[in-house]
Amino acid sequence: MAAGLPRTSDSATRAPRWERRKESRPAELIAAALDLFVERGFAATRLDEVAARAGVSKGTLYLYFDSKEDLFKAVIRETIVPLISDFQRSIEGAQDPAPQVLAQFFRLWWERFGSTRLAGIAKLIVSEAGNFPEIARFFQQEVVAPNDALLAGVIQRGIDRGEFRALDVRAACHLWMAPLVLKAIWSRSFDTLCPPEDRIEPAQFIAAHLEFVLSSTRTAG
Amino acid sequence: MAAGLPRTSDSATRAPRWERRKESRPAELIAAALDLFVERGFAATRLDEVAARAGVSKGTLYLYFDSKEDLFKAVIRETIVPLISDFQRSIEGAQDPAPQVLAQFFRLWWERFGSTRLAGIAKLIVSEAGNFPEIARFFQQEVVAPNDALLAGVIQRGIDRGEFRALDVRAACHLWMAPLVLKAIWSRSFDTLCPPEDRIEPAQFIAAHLEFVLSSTRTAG
Amino acid sequence: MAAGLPRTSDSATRAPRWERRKESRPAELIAAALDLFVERGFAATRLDEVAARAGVSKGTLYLYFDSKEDLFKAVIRETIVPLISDFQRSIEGAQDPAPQVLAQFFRLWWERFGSTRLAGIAKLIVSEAGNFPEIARFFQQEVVAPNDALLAGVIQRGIDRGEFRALDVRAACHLWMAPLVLKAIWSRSFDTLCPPEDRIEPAQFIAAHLEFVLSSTRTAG
Amino acid sequence: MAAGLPRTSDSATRAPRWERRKESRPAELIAAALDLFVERGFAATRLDEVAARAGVSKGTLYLYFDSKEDLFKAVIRETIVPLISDFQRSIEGAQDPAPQVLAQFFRLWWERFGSTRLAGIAKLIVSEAGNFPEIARFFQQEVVAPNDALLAGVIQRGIDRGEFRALDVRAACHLWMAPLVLKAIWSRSFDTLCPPEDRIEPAQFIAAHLEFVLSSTRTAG
DNA sequence: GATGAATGAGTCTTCATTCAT
DNA sequence: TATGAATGAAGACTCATTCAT
Repeated sequence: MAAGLPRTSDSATRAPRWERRKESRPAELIAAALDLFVERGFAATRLDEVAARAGVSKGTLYLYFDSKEDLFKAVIRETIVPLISDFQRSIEGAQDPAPQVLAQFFRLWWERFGSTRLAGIAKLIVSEAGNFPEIARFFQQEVVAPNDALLAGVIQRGIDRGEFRALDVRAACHLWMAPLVLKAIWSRSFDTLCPPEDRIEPAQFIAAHLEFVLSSTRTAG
Repeated sequence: MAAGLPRTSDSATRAPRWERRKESRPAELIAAALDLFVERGFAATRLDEVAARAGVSKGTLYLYFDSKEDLFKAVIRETIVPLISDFQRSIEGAQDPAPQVLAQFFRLWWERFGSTRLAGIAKLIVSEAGNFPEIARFFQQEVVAPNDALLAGVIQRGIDRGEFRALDVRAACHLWMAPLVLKAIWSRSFDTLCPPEDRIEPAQFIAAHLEFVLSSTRTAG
Repeated sequence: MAAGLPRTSDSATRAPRWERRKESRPAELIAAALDLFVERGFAATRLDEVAARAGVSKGTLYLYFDSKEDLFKAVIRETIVPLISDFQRSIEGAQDPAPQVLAQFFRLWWERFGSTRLAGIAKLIVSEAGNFPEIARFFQQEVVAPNDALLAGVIQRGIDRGEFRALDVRAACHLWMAPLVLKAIWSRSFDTLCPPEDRIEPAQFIAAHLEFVLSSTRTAG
Repeated sequence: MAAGLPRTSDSATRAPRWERRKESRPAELIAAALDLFVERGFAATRLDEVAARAGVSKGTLYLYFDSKEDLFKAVIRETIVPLISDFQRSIEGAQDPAPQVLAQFFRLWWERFGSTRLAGIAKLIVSEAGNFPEIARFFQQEVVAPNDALLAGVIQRGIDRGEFRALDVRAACHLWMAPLVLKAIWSRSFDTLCPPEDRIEPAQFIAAHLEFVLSSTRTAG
């Protein structure tokens, strides 16, 4: 029986490094764990609570995950990858003018990532990167790099078509993502604390961001 | 009766088991704690280690701080506040044209904050905001708000003098800080992991940022 | 894969590392704690020892009790209440002449309370009343008051029936209980220390007490 | 200097077992310690507080006492003995009829012992006897036995003079002391908790006690 | 003598992990 | 498989005691 269920441990004998789980019981555990890890961080999350939230007993966790660390890694892998690829599909096809694609990209990014639990995961990874370098590397490779590549593609096309002035694509990727990423992370820490009049609505924030970006990329003349 | 017993001859050479250092202890403890908190996060930092790094015993910590939380708060308070005010003094006076002040601001911000251990604290606060709302509020009020006000002042002067086009000051503050803040936080999590060719040097990054910002603020004509 | 490995041959003879005993554990823990609390007092009792004496690990204690204080309170509650009510049942029904009932009361009191570990608890409560006012109040209400009421009933009946002279019932309760209570408490502190020729056997002591009491209550004529 | 000040440690080399201290600084420490030990018990009393209440620093305690235990023993010895002997002098001389001497004895006992801090010490000793058998033995020899002897003398004289009927002197000692001793101890644990209407004033209590005692000792005819 | 900073062994308590059921 | 009782290592915190000043 157990043979049919791949464990998520990173033992050296297993071939696929990041593997999708087939059964659904683990998925419930992962969903519960995600909520709690995001809310409290790795250390402050108790496995008791994860189990309780998933409606199983504590021991059951260990039928699916070798350790708390293993669960943590599974949470990241299982939740990030499908959402990222879904997100990527939404963007890839577009053939509109680059400014419009960019607008679309920013809006979608926020909708599908920045405003979702995915952003919570991103924050979690940033926080725990020091203690889980493996996870950080995974995130860098599977999420950050593809996302950057996607945006780089859009920008490059804009330049090629003469819709954007010539600019440093790599720098632009970082600079243009930063406001979105930071807002996604930051708002999870501070939104409840800072006075409402200082908060900027995401839609308005994105619009302002787009406007800045576009006004900085206008071709001369 | 001690008089009758010759003292061990190495009385001059043997170091005392410990010294009184009432004045400097707290600072040493805070420095040690800062390192460890930043490196590992709040929960993963053990007080034994803090004490060991500061060269004292565990009990000594409790002469100066009531609890681990108290130490954490002290670390935040003691390290952030003075550097922030120092940073503010460096900026406030400038009467140069806004673009130059902005350049100066970005450079100084990075030098005095983004590239220092202070950025580690910022990351720490973002991570632990959920568990320490009080700390988050303190940071918001004492660091984020003043910093925003400083930048807002610079931008507003630029607009008033016609050096910048009319723009949403509040949005600009967030948008223009984001790349710096995110780089400060992000690089602490990912720099060691990501391939060198993908890394952008801070100086170059800031220059690119400045260039984008300035090209987006040019007054018409 | 376990199937391929022969089990260690002593599987039948080897005792399991531990057993599940959800039902009986609390009682065992309370019994162990009672012994130690009575023997050493609250502060000097270590939870390790309680656990060891109950044959469990330290952590198991916390499955059943929230804290050392909670365990202490449980010990008091669980041991006192049932025995008190047992004791009450033994007395209440008697319809013999008051002097006989009184003799019976004194004898039973000593047998069921004064000579048992319950007396140790009483001593413990007296000792710790300052630190656990809640416990003291509980003891006063659940033990002392009912006991006084019981004795008061006996005395009153004696008076009503003309077997005792008119006397201050409330004072009599305290005065007549005192020798029993004090002997119960005192002997736990001093019996091992004082020279045997100064000790009075409980039976003899109670007899003497009864004789004094009865000779002080004889109706005139 | 130190040579002139006998330490209170029970080292084997010192001749006098219980020795009166001459200087007054220790007396202040002992007074402070007495208050706290009586109020909270041995374990719950912190030397910090003792020192603070005596207006000295914690280290100073160790100039006069070898350890917390040593301080505890000193408190008992130093406070009990003088008060007891003072108390004894008050009683010894009386040549009045035994019933009157008895009344006097009860009254004085309450006034000089039961209602004073001495009773707190007695309660403390009862509580800590298990952990300090040496103290318990001291108390038994220096306080309990002399007190019993005193009372026994009174009773014996009463019998010899025909004022009391023949009775078991040793039993009477215990039985007649018990109400007083128990009230002294008990009221320190429960007085603040029990409803005022259930409390009996000491004077009234002693009067009732005396009345009971005397009515039980009347010679026939 | 006096101080109080520093020590470190000792305890309670937590919680990831194991294992009898 | 699933459970949850039991474990025990780990860590925060206390406080009697020591010792540099």
